Amino acid sequence: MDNVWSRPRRTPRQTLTLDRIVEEAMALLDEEGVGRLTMRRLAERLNTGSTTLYWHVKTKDDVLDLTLDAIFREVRLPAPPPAGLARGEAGLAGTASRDVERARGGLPRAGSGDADWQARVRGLMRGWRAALLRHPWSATILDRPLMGPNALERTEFLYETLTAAGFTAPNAAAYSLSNYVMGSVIMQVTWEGRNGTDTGGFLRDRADRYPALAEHGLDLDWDATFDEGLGYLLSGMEQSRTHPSQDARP
Amino acid sequence: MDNVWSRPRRTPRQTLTLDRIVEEAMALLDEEGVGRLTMRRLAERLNTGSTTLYWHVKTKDDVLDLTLDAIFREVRLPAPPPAGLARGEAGLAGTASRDVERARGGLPRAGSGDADWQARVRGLMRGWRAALLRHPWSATILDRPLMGPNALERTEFLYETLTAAGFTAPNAAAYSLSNYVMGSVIMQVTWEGRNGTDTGGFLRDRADRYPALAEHGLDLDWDATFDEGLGYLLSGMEQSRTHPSQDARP
DNA sequence: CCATCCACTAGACCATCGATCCGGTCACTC
DNA sequence: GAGTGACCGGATCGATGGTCTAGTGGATGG
Repeated sequence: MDNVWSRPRRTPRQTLTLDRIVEEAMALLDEEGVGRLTMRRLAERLNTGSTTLYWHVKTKDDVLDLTLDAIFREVRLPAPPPAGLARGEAGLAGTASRDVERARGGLPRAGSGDADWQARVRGLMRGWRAALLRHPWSATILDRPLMGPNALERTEFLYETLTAAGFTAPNAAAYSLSNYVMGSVIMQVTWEGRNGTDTGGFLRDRADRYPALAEHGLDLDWDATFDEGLGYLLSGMEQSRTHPSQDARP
Repeated sequence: MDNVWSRPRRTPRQTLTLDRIVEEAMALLDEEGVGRLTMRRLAERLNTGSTTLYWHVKTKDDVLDLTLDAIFREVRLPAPPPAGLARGEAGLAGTASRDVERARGGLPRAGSGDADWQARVRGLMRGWRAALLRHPWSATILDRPLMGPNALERTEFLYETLTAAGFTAPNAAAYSLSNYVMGSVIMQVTWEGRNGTDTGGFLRDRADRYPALAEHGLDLDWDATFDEGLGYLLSGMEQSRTHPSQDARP
């Protein structure tokens, strides 16, 4: 009995796209973590076979790279001329989904090394951190080159911002900031440990061995501590910006 | 013909120990990278079966945790009273393999907030970084809690050093420094990319899209840049140490 | 001197994973 | 309406982490 009714309904061409794959991978990662992302499971969620994924993607690492870069897409770039920035959470995901394409090229006047550069950079870094923390699995994946268009665009913007702030060689500044944010996210995700390990209790149990660690390293306010450390970096950078001669390197 | 000569030589009880496993895992990782560490290969190198490893170790992650912590063992702690420190490469692996056990407890006088605290901390952080870079595979693994005895001991020592330097709440300082070092190692290993990807050329090819990045982000001296960024952190910390009221947090 | 016990070892085996082979099927073009 | 290229999936491969079962040797204690 082979007729239209018995035959399985011909599913309309799904037109699976890279975007849909990345979107679903992001959802899967958010819900179940990086350990449970397999090509089969991802394909299943997309109502397709695992083989199909490999037509759009070469390896599983591709999926991870794409999805990691997609996180950075969530980081909204502030308005084109950084001079006209709203203070505070400038870098966080806002409602305006303006075309970011126009952000670059519009370098602010280089002479305007106003003191507000710190607020701008702070906003940027908070945005990076917030986006990554929104997807804690990213911490496990941060060990691969951030060369996706979204990540690069953000990095480029950071360089521009620093250059505009008066850093003639923004290398070390950008490097420090990026490293600090990445490290912070990894550290926090690691120690908050969704994996059930009670790191706090672990340290408390060994308070006799590591007294200083147990006294100060517990119950820390991640957000405040991040901001405080970022403040160290920024004020150190400000010092080198205004007194660029001090190159203490014993 | 079953005699002593034909029978396979009875191998003298290997007495496989955790130390030997970690040692061999470290060698395997150094030679072939984290991707090629499998329990089977590790067992093979130890002239044993993979099952045997599981008697000493519960999971493969245990091996990674142990080996990662073993890296920190390479970081020599400076002499017990930090006051009597040789300047410079204090934290790097030296020849003296003194008993580190005695390092703790001997807190330097808290009033001696001498300016040399920066050199001390700098040496410590350089030591951390150098040890991790000596084993680049660590970058891929740095996303797990550093709760091994060696890592904890170093962290404890960092806390002590900071406390001795006059930081009443060394939280943020230790947090910032650790994150910075971890992030630096990950970033460097990622972009130096043993995996054959020419990140430099990649950026150069896209210089029109990311001009600032291509102009400043290429050919950077990793060591110098690390030191420069570390300098930012330290001078920022110094400022907060001497003027603890400035808590800029918009 | 010998039975016992436990630290320790190995082979076979299992489920699962990333990835590929091969054989299709749809939509569109010429 | 034949052909083409984008797209799809079942079966399968080799490898991996981990377990089950079945031991084996050396030290211990009587």
